[in-house]
Amino acid sequence: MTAAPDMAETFTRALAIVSRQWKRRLDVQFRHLGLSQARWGVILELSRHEDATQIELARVLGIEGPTLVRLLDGLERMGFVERHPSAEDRRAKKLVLTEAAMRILERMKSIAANSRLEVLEDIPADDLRTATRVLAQIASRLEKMGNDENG
Amino acid sequence: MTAAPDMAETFTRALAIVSRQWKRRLDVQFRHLGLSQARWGVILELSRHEDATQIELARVLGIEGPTLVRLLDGLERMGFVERHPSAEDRRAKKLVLTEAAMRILERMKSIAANSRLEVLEDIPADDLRTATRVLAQIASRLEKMGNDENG
DNA sequence: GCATACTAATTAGCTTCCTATCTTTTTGCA
DNA sequence: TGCAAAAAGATAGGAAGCTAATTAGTATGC
Repeated sequence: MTAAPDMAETFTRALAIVSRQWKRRLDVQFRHLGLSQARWGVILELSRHEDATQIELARVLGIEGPTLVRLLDGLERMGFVERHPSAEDRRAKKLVLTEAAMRILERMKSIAANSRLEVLEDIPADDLRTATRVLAQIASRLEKMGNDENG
Repeated sequence: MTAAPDMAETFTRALAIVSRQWKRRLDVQFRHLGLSQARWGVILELSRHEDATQIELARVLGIEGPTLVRLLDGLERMGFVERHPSAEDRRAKKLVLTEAAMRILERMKSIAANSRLEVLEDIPADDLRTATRVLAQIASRLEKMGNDENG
């Protein structure tokens, strides 16, 4: 009956598949450093928000507290991150990158940048801008809806 | 130095966050039926490809065989799916939806459609079309790269 | 000033994704 | 024809996400 494709459904399916496949590819590309896409994200954001607490970092990453706890456990074991007690609030921990992490930060950045480049190179800049704007709009809508808590 | 934002990085971050948050929202919306976003996807595609084998269905869904095995285990336990031996190939199973699944299929479809509607309603149709095209391009590029196996 | 409510981090346990490996069956080719 | 390679499904085990509940500390309100 409907020859017209349901754009919204096509969009959501493509979204799910692309995000899974890309994550998978990044996991492979970070593997030789003993890292993964998720752990790399933690290190990157920590390099931009030195001394953040776990809650703050989780918020930036868009993940929940307990998810970050496990990622940090792994990174701490690998010697890339340390949890220091906070002076102002004894419940909280200040997160810091170690020297070891700093040393390989640039290498990690270039792996991530290369991955983006090779996957996105054929996408026209205008289209990418539009797609990014659409995703940002959806993200803020989902966040608002999540806070309103009626879904 | 670069006042211009790195569009590629912004895109990939938004992609990851949106797909996670949306999945989470759908999981909530399907919960009262005892389902999840992942299980719903299996039922939907199965309704479109009756008698598919597991490998065929996994390919359509963009997931790996073992992931589908567990999803089917759950759906079979719930009485929504049955695995029938294939006449042509004794290794393979033909998947079929049960009457119970058929009965709530329309309800599930409308939950999914409503979810898309409420999240996407403010997005201009043209932008959504562009974003969908971009995602489809990326998906096919990732698939090609995955097959070439060098990355 | 103390009880109550909130907040930071953790733990426990579930789901959904993955890879690697195994078993059974089919296919292909020498 | 028969044997090696490939393919379908399952199993085992790990990673990364989630919620719910626990513990410890901070803030609030009467």
